[in-house]
Amino acid sequence: MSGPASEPGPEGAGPQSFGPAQRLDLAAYLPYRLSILSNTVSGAIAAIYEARYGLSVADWRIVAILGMAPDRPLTQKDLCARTRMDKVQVSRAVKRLLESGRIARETDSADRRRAHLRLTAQGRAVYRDVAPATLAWERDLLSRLTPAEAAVLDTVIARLQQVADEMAAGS
Amino acid sequence: MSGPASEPGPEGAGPQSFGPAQRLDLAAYLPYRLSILSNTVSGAIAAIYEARYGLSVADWRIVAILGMAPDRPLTQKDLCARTRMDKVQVSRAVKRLLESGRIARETDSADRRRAHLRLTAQGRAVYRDVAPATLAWERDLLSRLTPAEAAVLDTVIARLQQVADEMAAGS
DNA sequence: TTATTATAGTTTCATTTGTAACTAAATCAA
DNA sequence: TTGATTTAGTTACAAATGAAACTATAATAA
Repeated sequence: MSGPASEPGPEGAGPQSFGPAQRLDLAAYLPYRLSILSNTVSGAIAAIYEARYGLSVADWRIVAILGMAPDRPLTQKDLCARTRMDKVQVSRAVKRLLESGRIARETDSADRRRAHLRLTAQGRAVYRDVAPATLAWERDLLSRLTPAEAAVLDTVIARLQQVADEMAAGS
Repeated sequence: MSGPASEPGPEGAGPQSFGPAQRLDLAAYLPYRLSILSNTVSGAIAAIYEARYGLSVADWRIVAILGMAPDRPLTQKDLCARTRMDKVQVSRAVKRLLESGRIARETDSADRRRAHLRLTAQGRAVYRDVAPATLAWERDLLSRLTPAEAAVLDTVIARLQQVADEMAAGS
């Protein structure tokens, strides 16, 4: 085994050195960096709605989706699709939001398994406060990038997601 | 809905090209997209070491860090700093890895609160199998981007992380 | 009709996780 | 020295989570 790797330690036939192709530097590794970045950003945003209204990430996603189109009630299944959360997460977030009076539920008369959810006046007030704050945070973040950086960010994230989805699907 | 932002702002679509600034569209919202992307990528990678060795994300991070510099044993505190996990997460991962024989622990003779951790032969075997597989996945992902996309990715992630850290610190 | 299967959403239970309290060892202040 | 404080790491307990089982309703097939 040859390569630029440094000498083994002092312990005789000590621990292996790994060739360049196998060298994993976590700090430079894309999945790890994405995870740290996502956690940093999500944490900063979450601080806004957690501190002000005691909402979890899941709760806020539901409010955000319902707030986007306030005149069109959605079922929990709709919310699953739009938030990429599973039905149990959605069920629990909906329960919390019903209990705290931020959303209202009305059973579908044509199919009584389903129910339509919408923001209450209270829920809309939360949305009107939090949505601009989170958008302002995002704008602030993006404004600190150079124009060139900001310009490619959208494209690169979209491409990475597309490619990662393909690879996850086994392509 | 593929139409561009309705409010391009005074500078046109340049620095503000990342989605509409006035209304919250979760699907265009950077923190949400980062979260989905990170989960997709991490999930694909995790499938490799979970399926082969039953390792959790935390477990693998420990193995990856120890495998990077196999000749230099690290304390749990070192691992906290390098993995950005807290001491409880590290303690639990270390416990699992000790039980499964992937790492060994030796108390520091000069400071008996501390202990030095290193991969065992078994742990190194895991590292030598998984590290190349995860790097291959990363290379595969990056190879599907255009050269221009791949070129800016590193810079943009680093900048975003830097800026998000500044903002989280209250700057 | 009645039996079968599918769908929307909930509940249960075991596991995981986060926070805080804790132990043990080292350091500091007097 | 001795008592207080800090540090490395663990443990205990409550809350969050995920997977599977479950309820209720609707759709389909015989």
